[in-house]
Parts: sequence; C-alpha cells; structure tokens
Amino acid sequence: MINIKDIAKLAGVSYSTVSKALNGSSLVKPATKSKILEIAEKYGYQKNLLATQLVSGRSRLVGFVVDNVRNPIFAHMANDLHLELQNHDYHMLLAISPDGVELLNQLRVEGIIIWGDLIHSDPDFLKRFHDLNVPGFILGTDEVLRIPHILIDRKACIHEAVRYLIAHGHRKIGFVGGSQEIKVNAFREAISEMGLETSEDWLIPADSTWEGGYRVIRDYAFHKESPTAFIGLNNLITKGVLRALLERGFSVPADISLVGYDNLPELKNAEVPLTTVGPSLEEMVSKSVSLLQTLIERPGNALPVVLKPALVERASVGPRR
Amino acid sequence: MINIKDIAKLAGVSYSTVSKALNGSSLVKPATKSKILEIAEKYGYQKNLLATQLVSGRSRLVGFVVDNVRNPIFAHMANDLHLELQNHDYHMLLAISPDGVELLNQLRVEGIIIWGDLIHSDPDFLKRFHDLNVPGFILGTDEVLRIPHILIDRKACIHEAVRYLIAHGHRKIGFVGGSQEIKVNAFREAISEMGLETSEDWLIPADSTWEGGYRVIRDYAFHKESPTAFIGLNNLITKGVLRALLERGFSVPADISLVGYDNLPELKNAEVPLTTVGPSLEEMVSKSVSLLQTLIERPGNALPVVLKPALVERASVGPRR
DNA sequence: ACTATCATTAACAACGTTGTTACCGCTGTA
DNA sequence: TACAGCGGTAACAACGTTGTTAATGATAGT
Repeated sequence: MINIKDIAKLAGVSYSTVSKALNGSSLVKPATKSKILEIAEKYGYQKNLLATQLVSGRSRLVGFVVDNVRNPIFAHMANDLHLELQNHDYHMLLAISPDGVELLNQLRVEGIIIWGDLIHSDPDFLKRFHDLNVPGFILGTDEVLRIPHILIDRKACIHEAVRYLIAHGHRKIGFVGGSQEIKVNAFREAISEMGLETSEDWLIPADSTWEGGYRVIRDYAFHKESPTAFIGLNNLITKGVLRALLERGFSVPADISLVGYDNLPELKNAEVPLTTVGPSLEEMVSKSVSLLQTLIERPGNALPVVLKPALVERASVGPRR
Repeated sequence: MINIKDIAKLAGVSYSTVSKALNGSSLVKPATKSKILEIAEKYGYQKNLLATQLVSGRSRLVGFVVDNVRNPIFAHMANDLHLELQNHDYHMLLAISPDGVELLNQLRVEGIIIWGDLIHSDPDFLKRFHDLNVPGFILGTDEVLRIPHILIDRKACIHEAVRYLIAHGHRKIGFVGGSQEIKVNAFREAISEMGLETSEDWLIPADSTWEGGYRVIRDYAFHKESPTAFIGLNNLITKGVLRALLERGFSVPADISLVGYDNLPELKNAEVPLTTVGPSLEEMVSKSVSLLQTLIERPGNALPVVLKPALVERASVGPRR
C-alpha cells in the first residue's frame, strides 16, 4: 500500500509537501498540488488513519458497544445512531462484546456509547469504563450513575402503561418478565399506588426472549380471576406472549389486552399491532449524539439526560371485557 | 492517559524495558517485570493500538461491512461471525455503510468481510474494494467474481424449494418478490424445467420488506387457478406473505403452502413455523472465517467457496389441497 | 544593487509503540 | 590477568502521518 513518502518520491517533492497537498493546504502551489493529487489517485492512495490519529489525536470515530445485535431494539438503535452520527461527521464502529469498550478505547475513538445492558455483564463493568477515562456514556440506565449516562425512566414508563390500561377499564393486570428488577418493582408499585387488586400469580417471570414470553403464557393457568391485561417486559417477550395468547384462543384485545415495552416501529406488524411504552427511539438517538458531542468537545459540561415515557397506541389494548 | 514512557519514569527503567515487560518478554528480570506490571495496573495503562499496529503491522482486527443491520439475517450473521472470530482470536468491528470498506481499510484491519448486498450500493463498489488490495471477500454473491468471495448458489436454493413443493404435490407455485434477479430467474427456470404450469400472475413483484410481502398478498386476486404454494424471496417478505395469507382466511399449510428464503432460526416462531431454504448459516460463518484466515495468512491461496442449498423443514408446507 | 517580503518547499520533531542492536557489569574459565 | 559468555537493560530506528520551523528563490521596494 502506497504512502506519502512513496508519492513524494514519485512527484519529486518532500513528503511533508505531499501531506499538505493531500490535506488541501493553501501553502502548496496549485500545480504541485494537482500533480500530487493525480499521483495519489492513480496509485489508489489511502491514508493510514492510525498514523494520522497518532499524531493529530483526532479520528472522528465513535464506538458503539452492545452485547448482542440480534435484539431488534439494538439493531434499530445501531442503525439510527449510525445515520445520525454520520450527519455530524462521525463514523460509527460497532463492537459486539463487553470487551469492545477496551478495544475501542485502545483504538482511541473519540467517544464511546455503551448500551445499558452491558452494565450487568460484569459486576465491575462500570469501574472498568470509568477508569478508562474516555469520553462516553451509558445509554439506558435505571439509576443515576457517577459517570455520564442517559437515564431511561423505566419506572415512569411502566406506570404509564398501567395508567393506560386502567383508563381502559382494566383492574387485573399481569406482568410478564423478570430480568429487570426496576420494571418489576415499578409494576408492583404502580399497582399498589393505584389501588388495584393484586396477586403473585399475575407477576409471571420469564426469560427475556420470545420463547420466554411464549412458554409462560402457553402454560399459564387461566381462570376467572386471571388478568384481563398484560404488560410485556420487552419487545421479544411481548411478541411471545401475544402468540401464546392467540394460540390459546384468546382474542386480543377483545378478551385480553397487551402492552409491550420497547417502542419498536415493526411491532405494528405483529399479529395484532402492539401498543407499546418506552422512551422514544428518535429522542434516544438525538440525545445520544448531542450528549456525545458535549462530552467530546466540552468534557465536564455533560448534563444528565432523562428520557420520559412515550406511549404509542396501536391495537392491542381495548376496554375490559 | 498513561503511556509506556510515563511508566518507565515511574519505574526508573527505560521505556523499551517497559514495552518488553508488558509483552511478557523473558528478557526482563522477573522482579523488574512485576514492578512494571504493578505500576501499569495501578495507573490503568491501556496500550495504544494505533502505535502498536503502526509499528508491528498486526492488529488482530477484522471488519465486517453491512449496509443495514436491521435485517435479522444481517444481525444474525454479525453476531455469529463475531463469536467465531473471537474463537480465532480476532476482534470484529462492524461498520454500517458502504464507506465502511474504506474506513476499515484506513484503520488497517487485517481483513474485511463484505456483505454481498453492498455490491449493489454503488456501480463500482467492487472496483473500489479491489483497488484497496486488502485481504477480504464478498460474503454472498450470485456470480463468480474476480475477487475472493463466497458464492451462494441461490439458483440451486430456489430449485430446491420448487422441488420440495413438487414433492408435496404442488403444481401451481407462486413467487413473491422482485429485487433479486437471480432468484426470480431461477424460479422461472425451475418451473419450466420441471414442466409445471405457469402464469405471469404467479410471479408477484414485491419490495424486500415485511410490508412488501404483506401488501401484495393482501391485495392479490385469488381464484381457483391461483397458486397452491408460494416461495418468498427473503425472510421479511415471507413473514409478510404469511400474515396476509392468514388474514385472508387461508390456512397454512392446509390451503396454501409457503417456503421462505433465508434459513433464520427465529422463523420457527412465525405464526406458522416456516419451512425455509437458503445456505446454512453455520456453514456461512465457518467458511467465512476460514476463508478470511487463508486470505490473511496465505494471500493468493484463496479457493472459491460455494454454499449449497439447505432446506429446513418446519410446518408451512403440506400436501396440495 | 541590497535587502525586506513573500510564496513555496524542505527538514525535522513528534505521536506511542516494537524490535533490533549495543552496552554494561558480572561470573567462570583458561 | 584476560576475556568469553551471559543476564539484564538502555539506545535507537522505524512505522506513516501532522505541524512547526527553517531554508530557498523570486519579486519588489528603496
């Protein structure tokens, strides 16, 4: 692969001149510049970002670390973040692993966005990240941290879902999923705050996967005291729940209502278009990019960001039967 | 951020000694080594991969370039490739954009895997990639190229699907989707080769999205001469088709059979578990990694790879009604 | 003609590593 | 006593850039 020294030789100038020409400096004579540019083009010169970055310290590179790109919500975020960062003249590199944090840091990206779930991948993940001392933040946490983050008010989201179901006349509400304490607790709290009936049977633990949601509802012992509405912990569980409900002959929402967590557009294509709560994805993306920019350009000036609930009404919630 | 020179000062040795110690060289006295290691640990030393790579030329970094991570098939591949590369001691960086090729090359990754669809993003994408002269290949192409690639025998896959439907007694077979010439042509060819009835109505163009498949079938004019089975061009279309079919009151597979292209495991969770054709994803991943390894370690020795069809039987195909 | 000015280019240090070579002081051997 | 051998460490060049400073030659002002 050709480098500026090779080009310099070819053009009969010094390599520093080549560097300037390639960067469009006005310090080099137009004729020389175009000659250099021509040679660079001809030989397919590709600058070595490593060297550039090493000396200049800038790369316009941003890392996004997730631990599984197969969850559609991750994939969605990755795609939209990429687009938005591109608008801001940043390139996004995606790493699929908690170790991506160290990797991207070693690559000296200018900033790192970390998908909140990673916090749980390793008890001292936060410390690891904090010690790196690199501009970046956790996208999607439940609690206030000592490092920059975007807080999703999941508690408020769940409350919103409960409120919405109540407004539709529901009194017996179930919750499917168990992995995220905050959501489960928020659910419990909302139920008791709003003075609803409750039963431990209505809090149904499930793996955070399609199968998780599907199985528990497929096997659930329905009777006349069972919930008339469910809330699903995330998009996967919710889709599994919906399937199981339909398979068991319930009509949604005529017999049973369902609201899912995660505002994923494609949930409109579920068997029954799903009504969902969760932060607005657009807001997550735009807030992420501006927070990152602040972090990079004026470190120390990063304000905490909180994402409020958004509810998108589709067709999976109806009046209590 | 601390570097080896800082550590050297702290430890009272030369920076080259620090470098050796950090790399576990046996040329440095155990006592010195542990002292250095301790300091490095204490100050959270993180090597600068840029510098390392610049001088040593090695990074154990591999790039994967896609143009949209939201298609579940991409996401699946990205995830599995990541895992498999990790087993081979490579880190994978994902870039979501045709320009990712140049970007990753400028970062001097050791190899690049390019998702085949990108070929169509730009008429001279292949030339761009070829001129880079970096170890890498196109994953998933229809035709033999002059650059390394893994060829998916899509034609054979479609033939396989048709054969399978015939074996179940179907004579009138439809095809939904229009964007990939090769599949459409393969379908036409298979139909005529196997002496089946045909009608232009049975070849139903559709966007390569869920909505694409859904809409065309929702609006399709069914009558007694309509297909008794459909093939969907990809996983998204197929799911859309299935939904439309069910909504229109057809039973799948009792009334109409359906086979989808793309061997995506989660298609077992469709309303009717979908029977699919396509290359085996596991094979795609393992062949990708070994091809990449060959390309990196013994450039010039790369053999062309062809992926044969695999059919996974689930529940969306039954005997002709 | 003599210098100040300017445009253009060259030279060189730096960025943070690695790898090679050179050096130093010690031990053991002749 | 001289010196080969060796463990340990230091010195230094190199990787491909950028940015700063120095050098060069031409032009213009006096």
